[in-house]
Amino acid sequence: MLSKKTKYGLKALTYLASKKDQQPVQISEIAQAENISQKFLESILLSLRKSGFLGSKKGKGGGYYLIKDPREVLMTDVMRILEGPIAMVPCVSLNFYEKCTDCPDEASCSVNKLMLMVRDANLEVYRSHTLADLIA
Amino acid sequence: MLSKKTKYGLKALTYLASKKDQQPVQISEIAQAENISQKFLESILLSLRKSGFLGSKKGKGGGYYLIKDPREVLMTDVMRILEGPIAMVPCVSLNFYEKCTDCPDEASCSVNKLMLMVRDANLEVYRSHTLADLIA
DNA sequence: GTTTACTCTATTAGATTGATAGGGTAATTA
DNA sequence: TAATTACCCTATCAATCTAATAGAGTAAAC
Repeated sequence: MLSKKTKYGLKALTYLASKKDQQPVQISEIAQAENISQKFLESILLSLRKSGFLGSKKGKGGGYYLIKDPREVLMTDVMRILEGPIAMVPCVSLNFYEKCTDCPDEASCSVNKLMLMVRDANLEVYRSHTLADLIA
Repeated sequence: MLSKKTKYGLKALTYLASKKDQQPVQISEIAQAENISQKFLESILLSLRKSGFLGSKKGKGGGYYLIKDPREVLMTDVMRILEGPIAMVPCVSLNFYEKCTDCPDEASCSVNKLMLMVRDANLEVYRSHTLADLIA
C-alpha cells in the first residue's frame, strides 16, 4: 500500500513541476489545490528539500520550488526518499540490504527468488520515468 | 513491505510443492523446517485451504497438502489471497477498485498514472510465474 | 474411545500511520 | 529596524495493522 506521505509528495512535486515559472509556491496553495492537510504537507516538503529535490525561500513571497528540471528527477530517487526501499523484503534491496534472520540460505529461498523479480520489475518502471512523465 | 503472512505462506506452499508425493504434511513439520511460529502458520494455512490452494486431512497421519499441480498455481492468485491487492492504490486496482475521495480526476492524477505502470509491471511478474518456478 | 492434528475465537503488545497543535526562527519588505 | 510572512521543529494523539500467543473445540483415524 502506498503511504499518504508518498502520495502527497508526488502530487506536490507534480504541482510544482507543472508550473511554468520557477517562482516559489506557498505550502498553503499546494495543500489547498491538492486537498492535503497543510501541516502534514509541511513535513513532506521539508524532507524533499533536505534530500535535494526542492529549494525554499522564506519571508514574504516565499515558498517551495523545484530545483532540477522535471526531466531529470528520476522516480527511483523520489520513491526511495518518500516511500523508502523499493524492494518488498530487505534481502533483495539494493540500497537497504539486510540479511534475513530466519532464512538460512538466500539462494534457495523462494520468497527471495520471487521478490527479486518483483524488485527488478519495479525498478525498471521507476528508473525509466521522471517527474516530467507524470504531468498531464 | 511484504507481510510475514505472505512470506510464511509462500514458504509453506513451496515446501509442500517440493515434496515428491502428495502425502499430507503436518503443520508442525512445516513450522519447524521454515522457522515459523506454528500458531501463526496455522491461520495462514487455514486461509490457503479456504481459498482452494490446499487440502487438509484430520487425525493421525493428517496435515496439509497441495491440491493443484504447482505449475498451475499462479502467483497472482497466491498474492491476492495472502497479501491482498497487487496495486499500491485502490484507484488502479483491478480486483479491489475504489475511487479516491480526495482526487477529483483520475485521468489527470500523477499518482494514478505512476501506480498504473507499477501495477502492470507487478502483474506481469506474478502472472507469468507459478509456484513451480519458486522451487530450487 | 483415545489419540492426533486441524479449526476457531479471543487477546495482546508493539509498531506505524496520518493528523493536529503550538510555538520558534529566519528572511523579506516597507 | 520593525512587522510580517512563511518556513521549521517538537510533541502528542487516535486509529489501525501486524505478528504472535493462548486455549478450547472438533473431526477423523487407528
